[in-house]
Amino acid sequence: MRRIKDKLSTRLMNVCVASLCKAKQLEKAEIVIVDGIRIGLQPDVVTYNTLIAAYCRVVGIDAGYSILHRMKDAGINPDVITYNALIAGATRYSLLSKCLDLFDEMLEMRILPDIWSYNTLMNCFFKFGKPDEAYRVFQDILLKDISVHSATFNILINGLCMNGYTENALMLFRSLKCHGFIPQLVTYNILIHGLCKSGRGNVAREFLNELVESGHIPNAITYTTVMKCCFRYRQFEEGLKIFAEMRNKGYTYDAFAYCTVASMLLKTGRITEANEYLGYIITSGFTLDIVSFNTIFNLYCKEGQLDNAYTLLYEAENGGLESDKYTHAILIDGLCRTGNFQEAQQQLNRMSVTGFDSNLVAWNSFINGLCKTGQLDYATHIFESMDMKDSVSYSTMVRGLCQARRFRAASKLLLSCIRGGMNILKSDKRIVIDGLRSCGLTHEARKVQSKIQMAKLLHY
DNA sequence: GTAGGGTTAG
Repeated sequence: MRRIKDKLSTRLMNVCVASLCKAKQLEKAEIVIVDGIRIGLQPDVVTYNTLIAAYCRVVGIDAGYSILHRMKDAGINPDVITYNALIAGATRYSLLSKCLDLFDEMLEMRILPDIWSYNTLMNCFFKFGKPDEAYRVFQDILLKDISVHSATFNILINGLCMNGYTENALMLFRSLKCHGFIPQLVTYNILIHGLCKSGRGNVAREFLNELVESGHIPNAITYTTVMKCCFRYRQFEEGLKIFAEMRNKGYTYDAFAYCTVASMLLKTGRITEANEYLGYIITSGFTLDIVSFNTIFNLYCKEGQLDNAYTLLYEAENGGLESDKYTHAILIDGLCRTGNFQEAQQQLNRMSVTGFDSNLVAWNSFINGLCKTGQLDYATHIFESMDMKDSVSYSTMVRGLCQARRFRAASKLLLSCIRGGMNILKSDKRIVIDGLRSCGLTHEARKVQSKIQMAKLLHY
């Protein structure tokens, strides 16, 4: 009687742990377990498996491993579900060799892999751009006569699409359907995404119709996939229409889709509309995370409303939100746009001190601001002192020098850039050559042109 | 446990 009661209570504890883990509240889940142990309950294999999956998902594979050790210390043997969770965790963190090691370890421990072990392994190979190995796993499944799961086919179709074999994915889909496979909503979403990604928006649209005709109801994933596809191919109005439909149907329950739309509007200069959507994010009660914050912050900075931007930043930081490298880059760009170069420089220096190492974007923004306002010497000085430069840095300087009609300096920089194997925009190379010609420096222009040709031959 | 999605510079 007592044992049945304990079992029931352990199950109850596991339900609690699972729901907390789902909400990523791992500390609370641990507290539940500690309390359980205090009243005499023993965590079982299900408790540990739940924890391992959650730690792998939220923290990382090492955290998952440490739970495995805790589990073993407690005298509980891992099972196939334990290993599946670890393999899935390794896949998520892009650790192919770890996946393979875990699979071997599982076999050594005489734990029989199930269809999900194979599914995960197959997915792992696809993720690493190894479709042949993935397909071999699929053949292994068939050979061992393990009964497949519909997810097996979904993973196959997805993997083929992600590895550039959209046509094969389509063929597989059709032939599976002929053999009685009933596509799920996720199957359609996978195909639609693959088709959009490979530039076949029209076919994607056909599948969207087929999805509805076969009785499925598109979900938030379907909508965002199609919307992004429209924006990518510059069908802005079409994309906005999809967003409106998404909103009407109640699929905009977080700030994600709003941020996509607002950024697109901002990039295409539709600031009033961007303002409307972002205003909605602010008043909607969505929790502002750093990305949605940055989106709004960017709008204020682009509009030159630095006071509003600073107020927002101040409030956010007081509320415990930590700014990131994007926030800093956006602020520096905003300062440059409003002519506050001194403050921008101070901010940049502060960033170096506080250890934001990937601030290249911010430095590029700064030299761009200087070039645009004709402060070429200052820009050159900064450019030369930068310990990291990319093609954007070079492009910006080359463009700036040309604008100041310093074509000789521009061509010198362009050549050093080419020598370094860095490729800048074709249009920027053109500006240099045309500029040299317009000053009568035809010989120099020809030299630059031939060097560009030479570099092309060498690099491709 | 397989699908989507947001932020910065030329």
